[in-house]
Amino acid sequence: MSKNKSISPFKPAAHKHQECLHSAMKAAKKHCESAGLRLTPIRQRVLELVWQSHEPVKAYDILDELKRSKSSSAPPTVYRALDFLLEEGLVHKIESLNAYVGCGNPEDVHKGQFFICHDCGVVAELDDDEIRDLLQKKAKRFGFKINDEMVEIKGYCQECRGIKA
Amino acid sequence: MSKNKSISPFKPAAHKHQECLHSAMKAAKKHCESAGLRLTPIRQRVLELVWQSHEPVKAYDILDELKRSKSSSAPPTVYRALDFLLEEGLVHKIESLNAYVGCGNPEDVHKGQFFICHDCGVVAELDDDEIRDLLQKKAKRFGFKINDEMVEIKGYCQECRGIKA
DNA sequence: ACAATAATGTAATATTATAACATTACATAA
DNA sequence: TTATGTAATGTTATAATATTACATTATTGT
Repeated sequence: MSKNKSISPFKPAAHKHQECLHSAMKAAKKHCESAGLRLTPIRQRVLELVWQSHEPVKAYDILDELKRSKSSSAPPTVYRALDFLLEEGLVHKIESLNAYVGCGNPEDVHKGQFFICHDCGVVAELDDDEIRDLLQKKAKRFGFKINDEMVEIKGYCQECRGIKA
Repeated sequence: MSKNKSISPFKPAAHKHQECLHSAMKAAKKHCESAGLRLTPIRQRVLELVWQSHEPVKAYDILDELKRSKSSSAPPTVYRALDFLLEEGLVHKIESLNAYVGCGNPEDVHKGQFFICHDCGVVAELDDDEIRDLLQKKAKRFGFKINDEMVEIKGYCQECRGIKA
């Protein structure tokens, strides 16, 4: 089945972010439970912090937050939690920003394609097989076997451009 | 005119790398000359170092080299030169590796698509409008105006997979 | 020769990430 | 139910990447 999902697209004013957060946490719990993995308090908290918005969050910003309730927190605290969440496909890393976003589609582990607004910082994630297939096709021409992909597109979202349609 | 260039693809044993280096330096000189820009000794040296291979080179490795002949070299020495070279499209940054590769097609400034071998580290650069157009098409659907793109694909090259055809 | 601008020197520091080893919590099998 | 192994966390230190700020020098155009 070919995928063409638009995950966490730009949804401004309108959207009640609490719902995103809530459903993300729920999905994460479900995922970990069925995979026999432990969504420990630290991991859960980090995931919540990543989900505070649709903007990529920096590791040390997460750390600062963690420290507020637990002063023993240190870089490894955050990076370990992020590693776990990345591994399980619950968050993605935006390489070009050294920052992390929640994954809106943690059902199947994948690498999405990201569209990031320069102005508001919001990230839209696609999970699009047409893009993947094209990259596959290109790679195949010179015998390259794809294993991991990073597609990060920067620009300006509809809202920030002030365009209606 | 639509572009579909395969730049610095995987060319192992066979290829005489001195030619890549030489032609890259020549192209760079030409570019700077016709643009009225100064390819200073530092910039030239950094570009040479980036072009030592087809693998991405790290800023601090460049710095170590620079220091061998000029102990006054410091991080800004390297980053300034890299900024200049990036700006002029003479090198690209591989964001997911924090490393830099020479651009094989500095005639027109562009952002390529990179295929990076996990084993040998070699990078192949494409400059492919079909990929760009598809990303444009996807972006357009939600009113996103693309300004900058990063496509970095990791995997295994033909040579490293030991496949003939 | 002069001023304006570009490039480089220099020191300090910010940001991002990992290494290494100790300790604690959890699961489970004897 | 305690022994034991594994997973998770604590803790300290440091590595790796990148930028700021300001001083100095080189180059260009007048």
